[in-house]
Amino acid sequence: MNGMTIGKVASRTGVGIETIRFYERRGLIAEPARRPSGYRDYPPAVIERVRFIKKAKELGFSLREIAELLSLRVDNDRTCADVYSRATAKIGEIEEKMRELERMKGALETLASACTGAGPTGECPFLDALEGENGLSTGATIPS
Amino acid sequence: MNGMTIGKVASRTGVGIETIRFYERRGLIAEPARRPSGYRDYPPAVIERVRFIKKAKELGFSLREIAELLSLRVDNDRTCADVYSRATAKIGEIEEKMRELERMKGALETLASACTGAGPTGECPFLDALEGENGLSTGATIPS
DNA sequence: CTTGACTCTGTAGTATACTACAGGGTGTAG
DNA sequence: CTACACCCTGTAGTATACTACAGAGTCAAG
Repeated sequence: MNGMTIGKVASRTGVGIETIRFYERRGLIAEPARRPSGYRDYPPAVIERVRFIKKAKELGFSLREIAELLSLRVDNDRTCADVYSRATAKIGEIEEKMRELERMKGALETLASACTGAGPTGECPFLDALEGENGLSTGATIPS
Repeated sequence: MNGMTIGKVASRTGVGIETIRFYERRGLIAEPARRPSGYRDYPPAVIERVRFIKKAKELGFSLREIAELLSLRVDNDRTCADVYSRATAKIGEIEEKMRELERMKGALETLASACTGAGPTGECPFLDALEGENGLSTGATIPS
């Protein structure tokens, strides 16, 4: 009849008990029901939520941003247009992250292939490959 | 004849002066030459390096990991096989990040399209879409 | 040759995201 | 009924990555 205790949530998601309570304080997961003892009593859905937080963090999103991502789902009171624009903005951010990762990957592949080919490593164009479209020209017009 | 001062590096990369000195202390950028005054005198290449650090950070790499990425380029003393294996490992990590971002993007797109279609948001499968291949089955065999 | 912008070292403070107690109550197996 | 694993609140400490002084020297313009 009961849901999970916090320890169960922790072991099934691979995050610490203290961390789950911390996420609760930060509003990333809802305050769960309590048993008569005062123990937190979690529904199964909390597992996905915690795993989502964990993954989003690994992708470079801050807890603030993750809260924003999660709020897209929860706030049914918000207008549809608002949710839509927030979602598309986040999609844009994600696409930018992916483009950067693609460049970084390309640079590493160049490095790796240069490395298998010859004996000595030589001069690998590792940093250069990341330099693609930075905007901000080299700054030839700056005075002094 | 001289290179750039730290202030110039800061303004051209968009990171703070103190942050550049911090990166130096952490070994992410080499200790530069000094002018007779004691001022740091940077070669142009430092710009790319700082920009690289900045971007890698946005992609969720820690400074420790970034140092590792950068060391692939620098350590010509290391064996080629070593550099190759480090590079391919990093490529694997990057690919994993990209897969996760892809899933997250898919989930957001589902949300966005559900949102434009009907009036009310309904139940968006936002978290669910991130649940794809988590490994770790639901844990039905756990006792008690 | 002064003034203001810039740089130096060193230390201390901040924000984020945990992580670890202390001191106490809960729950169940033997 | 006791032993031990688990949970509670609250507070304090840690790691990472900056960020902000203090107190002093440097440099270029006027």
